[in-house]
Amino acid sequence: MIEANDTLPPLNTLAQAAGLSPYHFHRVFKKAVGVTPRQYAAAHQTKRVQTQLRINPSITGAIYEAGYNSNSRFYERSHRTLGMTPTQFRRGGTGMTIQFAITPCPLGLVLVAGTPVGVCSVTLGENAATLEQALRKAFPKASIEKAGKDFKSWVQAVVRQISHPAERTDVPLDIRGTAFQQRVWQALREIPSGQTATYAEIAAHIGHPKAVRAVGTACGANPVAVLVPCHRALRTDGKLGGYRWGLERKKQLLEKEKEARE
DNA sequence: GGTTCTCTGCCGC
DNA sequence: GCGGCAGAGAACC
Repeated sequence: MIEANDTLPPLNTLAQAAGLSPYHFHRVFKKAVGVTPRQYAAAHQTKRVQTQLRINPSITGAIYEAGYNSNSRFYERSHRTLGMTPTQFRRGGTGMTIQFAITPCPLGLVLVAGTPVGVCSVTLGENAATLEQALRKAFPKASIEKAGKDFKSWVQAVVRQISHPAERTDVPLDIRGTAFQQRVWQALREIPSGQTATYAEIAAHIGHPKAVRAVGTACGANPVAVLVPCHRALRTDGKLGGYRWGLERKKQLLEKEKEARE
């Protein structure tokens, strides 16, 4: 119903169709889908406006076609939904600006990169040039520049998260992935610091108990190390499993989180 | 800037 | 498993 309608049908209507109270329906929906009905509708509308922008010669037309009832409403939040203006989007992300900074942390060097929307990449390594190169490869169309002063707070938050894993930092994220990946990443973020979950548990939690391997792959595709705590995912036999940034780092992160819990 | 709708913690059946 | 209230917060007009 959400997908078939241009605008989000009221919670009441959806609940009625499902034969549940709005309260309960909302909870069941969130548990099953991973996001609230409103968030789901918003994501769907974003997708629709993206396709429209690709096929519709008129930007205004695309916006209305996608179900926005005023284009000022759309422009108000285009930064948050598209990460750029619609014209930039049409050029295929050219003109998208990514800032980055590289700084030492307890795990070696950390690279933090972000768009105006939020942090889009956190990677770990030993060599600054290698890290920067990998970033450029991951975002080939974006213009990538060294971070200015206003970016500092995000970098500090990431470093802080690494050195004080028990504290929750609230850095905005700008991570793109398939719906499945998003759900896995969301599930990872729900694991509290100091605790772990197995790949099988995560798979069950998101409602795909058989997709254990796919969950592992989605963890490996996590673009923001530490912020999405993919290091808290373990194998069912208790072994560490893999880690894109080296098992040693995974071990260190987990140990530090365990200590911080006491 | 008020009104209406969402969302979630808490509780009861 | 399900419903409901309260109250904060977000979206809407």
